[in-house]
Amino acid sequence: MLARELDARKQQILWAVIQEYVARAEPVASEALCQRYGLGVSAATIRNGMHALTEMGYLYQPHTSAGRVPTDRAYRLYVDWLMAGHPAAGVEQRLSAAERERIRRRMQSKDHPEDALAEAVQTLASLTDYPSVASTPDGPRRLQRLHLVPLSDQRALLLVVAEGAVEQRVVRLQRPATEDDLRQVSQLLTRALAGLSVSEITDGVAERIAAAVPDQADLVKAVVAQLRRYGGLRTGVRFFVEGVSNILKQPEFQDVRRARPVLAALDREEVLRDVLLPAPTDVHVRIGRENPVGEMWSCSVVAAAYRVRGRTVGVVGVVGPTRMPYARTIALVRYLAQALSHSLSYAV
Amino acid sequence: MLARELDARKQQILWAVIQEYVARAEPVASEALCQRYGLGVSAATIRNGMHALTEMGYLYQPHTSAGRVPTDRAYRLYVDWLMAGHPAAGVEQRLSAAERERIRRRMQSKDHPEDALAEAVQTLASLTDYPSVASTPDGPRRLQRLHLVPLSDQRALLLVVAEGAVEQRVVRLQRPATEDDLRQVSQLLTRALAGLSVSEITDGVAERIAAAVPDQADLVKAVVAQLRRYGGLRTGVRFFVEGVSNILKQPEFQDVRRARPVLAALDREEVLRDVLLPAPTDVHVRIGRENPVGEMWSCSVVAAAYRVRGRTVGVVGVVGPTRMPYARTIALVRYLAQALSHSLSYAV
DNA sequence: GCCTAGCACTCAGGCGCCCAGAGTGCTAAC
DNA sequence: GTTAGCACTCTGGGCGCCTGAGTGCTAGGC
Repeated sequence: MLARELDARKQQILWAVIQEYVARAEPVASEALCQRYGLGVSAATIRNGMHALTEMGYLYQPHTSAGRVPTDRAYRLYVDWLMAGHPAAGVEQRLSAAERERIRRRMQSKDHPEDALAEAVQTLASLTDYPSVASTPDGPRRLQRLHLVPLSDQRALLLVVAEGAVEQRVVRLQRPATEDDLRQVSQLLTRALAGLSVSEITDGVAERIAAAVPDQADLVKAVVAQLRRYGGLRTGVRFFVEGVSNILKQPEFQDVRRARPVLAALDREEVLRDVLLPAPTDVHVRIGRENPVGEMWSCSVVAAAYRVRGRTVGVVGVVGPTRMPYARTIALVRYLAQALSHSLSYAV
Repeated sequence: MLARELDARKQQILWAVIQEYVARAEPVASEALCQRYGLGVSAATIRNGMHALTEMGYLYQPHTSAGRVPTDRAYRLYVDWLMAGHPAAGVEQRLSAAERERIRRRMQSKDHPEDALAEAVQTLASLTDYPSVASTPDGPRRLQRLHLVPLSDQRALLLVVAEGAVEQRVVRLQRPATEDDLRQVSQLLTRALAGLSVSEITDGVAERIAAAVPDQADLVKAVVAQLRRYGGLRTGVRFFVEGVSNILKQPEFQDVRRARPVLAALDREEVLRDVLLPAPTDVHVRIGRENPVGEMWSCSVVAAAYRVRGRTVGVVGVVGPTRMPYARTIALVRYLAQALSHSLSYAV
């Protein structure tokens, strides 16, 4: 099965150039392909093919007497071909049983979602040697439980238990409340709000609940106000990032002027949001200029959705140079997202 | 008042070299000092002084026909002199009222300690343009309250309220427990453990509590086990880091081989631990080789303790090149630690 | 006795030059 | 359609030169 547009030979050559360039990070010469890949033809023939591929926009020649470098377009073709289920040419797409086992072991028995996410990005960063990112679980979560815990005379802690996540907020008390007061309000709120998602909590709902306990109306309103902030952007999705310095290991980022924009982008939540979200259905690969953020045009992003009890709630992935062993990276990210899904479904 | 060893002229020259080098990041020539600083003597005389300072180890000459660069030792002398209460030569050590106001405003009304820390490192990174780090509150915290909240049949959430911090842990239930069971155990544990620090919880204590409620002994033990892990290293101090890519703005880190070790170090918690902790009493400055970690020998760390209700619990600071406007940086870090202390004491 | 003007000396870094080596495109033969 | 051969192009490294910056030293001045 061939990629559209390319005959068998051209595809063979293109895949070989990609593989060679990924491995060596230097323009690939016809001679090198001839020696290292059993293409069964001479360097001159390969040159013809490379010439054609260059005219078609799949290869690029830094200067006249240099070899060829794959373009974003070539990587895209290659990745589409991989994603259509083809075995990667010469590269093992599947992870070995031992690797799977190692990943599974690292990801299991994380009690807390944050621990699981931290472990996920650490694992991914160490396995790929690329900066790794994960978003915290998000989505139209339904509230399960609200608990108020006294902290002091002026403050109580609001514990929000929702599907797949627990958050704490501090609520200020207008006047001291006893532990029983807090428990009563907690139960009332839980009964009234369980099953709703944060966005469904309107002022009307707040009023209705407050009416039921006139002497704790202030407290109820304060809690509802906090809940609505909790649904807001500021406290919503956050990101775990690990191994940003890995990008500096890559030859294409030896120049600080190239590397800095990328590192700066990885520091900024809005950028991560744009680059990673919305969550893909399976694995998503964005190559170079396909990225929505200019700072990332020299990078590829491989990301996969993770799920909690079947529902997609977040994304985990890596950021690397466009010159990337896609088959392996995709397999790793995909498997890690599965392991994370499993760990989270189990945890909360 | 003079620094030991140096006469008035030498000190004047040294401070001027430092100031000039901090501003321009290039070896400082005698002529330049003569023109830009009113030292009242000719370039030749300044040269004599610079020569002496070089022999004394305060200045360094990259090559014969270059100007002078301050050594770590020079910065140390300068910082000691600053910390002894001297006004910075030519640099305003104090922050302007407007700056203080801006910092205060950014730091106020953060309900949650994590928000306050995140805001602190963001503020510091944007004001200094250096990577900024803060440790989460730590110390021999006394427990105040324990709460168990049902999550499902198999799991409960353990909420640990201690001085200046709240943490969540998941506890696995051997067998289903009712909400009342959990409340009862929560109250029992709170009564037994409030006022103790985590390290004081021994097996004996656990046994004693468990004996009081034989039918919930498993649960009690599970909670105590979690508490002791909570005191352990893994879940103890964490770090907030912001603006790591700022280091690449500095001329001394234009070479990736210089920059990468520093960035990699900032990625690693153990390193941050060694570099930032233990918490200093006031502001602590570590210059170049004074740092306990080799990767940081080309950097200076300016860190200050922050307090919750008077007790030092954490550290906030910046990592920059040794060529740093110490007076300003120290003032910023000190003030930010104060603002953070205030914000945290208020928050939890 | 300290300061300064003048001067010789040193050295890094930029520029131009050359050359080797790598890799191509083309052409002619198979 | 493929291949061998060859001329051509271009980069990058090495080399030498030269300029400019900055010093250290010395001799003279207040």
